[in-house]
Amino acid sequence: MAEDLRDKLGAQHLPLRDQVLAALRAAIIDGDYLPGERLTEDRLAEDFGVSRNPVREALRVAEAEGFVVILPRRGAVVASPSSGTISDMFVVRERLEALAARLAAERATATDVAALRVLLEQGRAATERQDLRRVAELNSALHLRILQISGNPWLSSIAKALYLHVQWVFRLGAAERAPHSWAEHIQLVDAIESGDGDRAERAALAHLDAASAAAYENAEGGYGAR
Amino acid sequence: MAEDLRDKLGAQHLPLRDQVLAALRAAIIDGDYLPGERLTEDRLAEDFGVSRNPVREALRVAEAEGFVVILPRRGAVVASPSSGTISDMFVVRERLEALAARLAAERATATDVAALRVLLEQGRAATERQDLRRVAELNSALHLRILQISGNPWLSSIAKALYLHVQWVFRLGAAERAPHSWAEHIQLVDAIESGDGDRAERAALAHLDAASAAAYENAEGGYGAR
DNA sequence: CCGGGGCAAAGTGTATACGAAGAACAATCT
DNA sequence: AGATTGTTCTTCGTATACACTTTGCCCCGG
Repeated sequence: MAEDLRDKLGAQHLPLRDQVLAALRAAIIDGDYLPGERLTEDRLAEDFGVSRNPVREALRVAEAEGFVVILPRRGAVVASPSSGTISDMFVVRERLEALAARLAAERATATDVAALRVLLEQGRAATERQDLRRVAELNSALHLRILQISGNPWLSSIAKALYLHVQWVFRLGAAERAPHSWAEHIQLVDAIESGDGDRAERAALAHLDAASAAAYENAEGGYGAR
Repeated sequence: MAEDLRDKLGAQHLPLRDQVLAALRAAIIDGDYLPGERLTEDRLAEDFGVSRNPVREALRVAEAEGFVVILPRRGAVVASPSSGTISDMFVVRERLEALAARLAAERATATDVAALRVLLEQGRAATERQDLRRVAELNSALHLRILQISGNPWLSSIAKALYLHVQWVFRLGAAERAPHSWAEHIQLVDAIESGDGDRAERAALAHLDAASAAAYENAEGGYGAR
């Protein structure tokens, strides 16, 4: 892609608003800011050591991404991941990831597969070590990688956004079904390597079904909408 | 949902940033601002008669939605809908709309179906009158309605965003395949009414395939990535 | 004790101004 | 011509001001 060049030339500045957005997302996903918690601009500005303007811009985007809800003249509160139920989320993600798996299977090169296998191996090791944080990271990395291999930017960006929410739900529920999950991942990568789109899609669906069941269980009686 | 109440009580203020965002989106979709065109904050502020602050916030969201590209320290330009190819977009939309159709079929009440039929009738009339603008509106309305009936907020908001881009591509290409499209719509609503999820899904896919083919044709040799 | 009424505080929404830094472009010099 | 230097345009972030809402609180009267 020609855009890579431009990106390099143009910008390594990383505006404050983006840093704030990243930090805000991270804080919400990690549960530092809990669902329902009020986020005043002044407070965030102070927390991140910036003025109100970058905070406001970050908040608007966070709203668009569904991490916060903004009520006019009343300010922002951390969204409740249950509004827009978890199962609703998984139904969509299922379709999207299945599509990604299919496309990845159809387009993956040998190097792509090799990269996936590396992640798989690291994941296995981390699972053995009980390093759950690292496992979660690798989990993300794997899924993101597959999205990238799919070569569909729309799919990629949408699924990525959804994926962040999944992480959010998972962390809040502290759900860790790591070992099981990795076995499924291996199936998925095998399918992608085979180049068989149907098989890859089925593997993705199976994985998501299991993940969804686990998340749902963990979230039982979860977060009241307030 | 309980949120409806809150929304009513809380806010009919409609902040400037939202108006600006809506206007900006509309201007881009309608082709008033063309792909690649530079959007300086001052200019937008003047165009919309507001200060730069609301403009900046609107721009950030527009970027998140994919309507503009912001290059740090260089400002915003209208995105080129071809970056992130049209076919990529349709592949995703296909899956999403198919899911929506299935869910809608499974959940639609008699009143839901009646509402769809009203839109269908209005669409037929508008098509007869050659009122293309109205046809496009009703087209949107129908699809949005189906999304709403699906009852899945995630699906709804994602597909909605995608749909705006579809409109954009269509308008830029001035593609109007209205009559054909409405025949397919009737099939779709029939399927939803039947409550048969599979059938609804198939109808949605058929519709999208046709639409995609048309859009692709119209966009041939379209918008250089600049 | 309880239900307002009214008042003050908090916080958002918007405008404006200003300085710093970057990018683009033109002019200048070698 | 090619490189260098300025100049200008613009974004990015800060700060400030102020209107207007919402909210919470206190007090008062029933």
